[in-house]
Amino acid sequence: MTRTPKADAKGRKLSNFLCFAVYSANLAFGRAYKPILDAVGLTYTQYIAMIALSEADDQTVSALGEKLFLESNTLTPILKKLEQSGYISRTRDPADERQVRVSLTAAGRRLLDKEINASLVEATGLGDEFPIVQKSVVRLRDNLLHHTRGDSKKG
Amino acid sequence: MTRTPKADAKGRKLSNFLCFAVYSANLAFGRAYKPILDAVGLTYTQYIAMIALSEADDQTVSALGEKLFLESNTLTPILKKLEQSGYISRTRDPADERQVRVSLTAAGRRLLDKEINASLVEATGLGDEFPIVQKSVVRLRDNLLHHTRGDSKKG
DNA sequence: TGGATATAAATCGTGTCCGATATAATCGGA
DNA sequence: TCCGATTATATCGGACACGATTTATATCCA
Repeated sequence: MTRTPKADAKGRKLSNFLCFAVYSANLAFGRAYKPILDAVGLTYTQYIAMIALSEADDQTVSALGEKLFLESNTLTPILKKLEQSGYISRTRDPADERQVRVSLTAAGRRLLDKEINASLVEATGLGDEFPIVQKSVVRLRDNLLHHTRGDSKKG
Repeated sequence: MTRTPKADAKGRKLSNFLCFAVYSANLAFGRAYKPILDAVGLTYTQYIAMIALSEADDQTVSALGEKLFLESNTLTPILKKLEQSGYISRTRDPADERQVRVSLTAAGRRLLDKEINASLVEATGLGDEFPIVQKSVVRLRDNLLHHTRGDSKKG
């Protein structure tokens, strides 16, 4: 009758939580990429930041942050490291000295050209499902962000 | 002819990367849970650890780590904090002093009974798709882990 | 013009992740 | 029994993630 205090796991088992599924899938991605990225001296986050940088030159830290869902507090140290490694350049915008413009260097672009990513697509084991899962996860993320922010941001 | 050095983004746009979708969905989950968890004084990881603990009493750190895909280096500080907060108990196993047995306290169990989780399911905006996405992401994770570890662990 | 306000990065402290290592307890074999 | 492996946690250092604050620049407007 009254629920037993312990074993009322019901829909609450760890394996049933979508949040946990995403949490652990993210850990799994990091570990799958690690041996590949170690070889070129990048961390997982640094790699993702470089992909975002490959989309356009002279992006501001904020613009990059919008793509990555990160802010300057997280991005600044990452970008400084990528600069030290010689993969990106950081310069204050002469027209507005508050902003920092970030671009890939030739070395950075060469590194991305290695098609690091391709080797991991098959490791997902998703096959034809791949694009569907991807769309679902993106939608999931956007719904969560929308729910969290109360759509305070533009559009 | 030869690919243009820059704008050959092709399938390489950030939004096309499944790894980025999962990475950012995980961030989004953390942010969506934050206001709820702040109210009870838990971090996202601590909450997930407590869910795992709710499945059984007297689990070892290793057993918990297998469920969470984490090891003692990450778990120990988290469990110590949960102990300080009064939500779990940690005791050395008298039969094998190497092991630490971890359990929820009454306070910890009460906290989980609040059905914190339910309020976020709708925020995913996935509807009927929810269980399908979940299964896909779990499969994705397991495939990645399997690929990474080279199935060194017991079957 | 000049001071209040706004904006862009950077800094700081706390809490994960994770590889490498340390500590401690147990087990195995001669 | 005793010493070398093995196992279970714990510790340490580096790198994120993020709220809160700071610094520097730009803008607004009386």
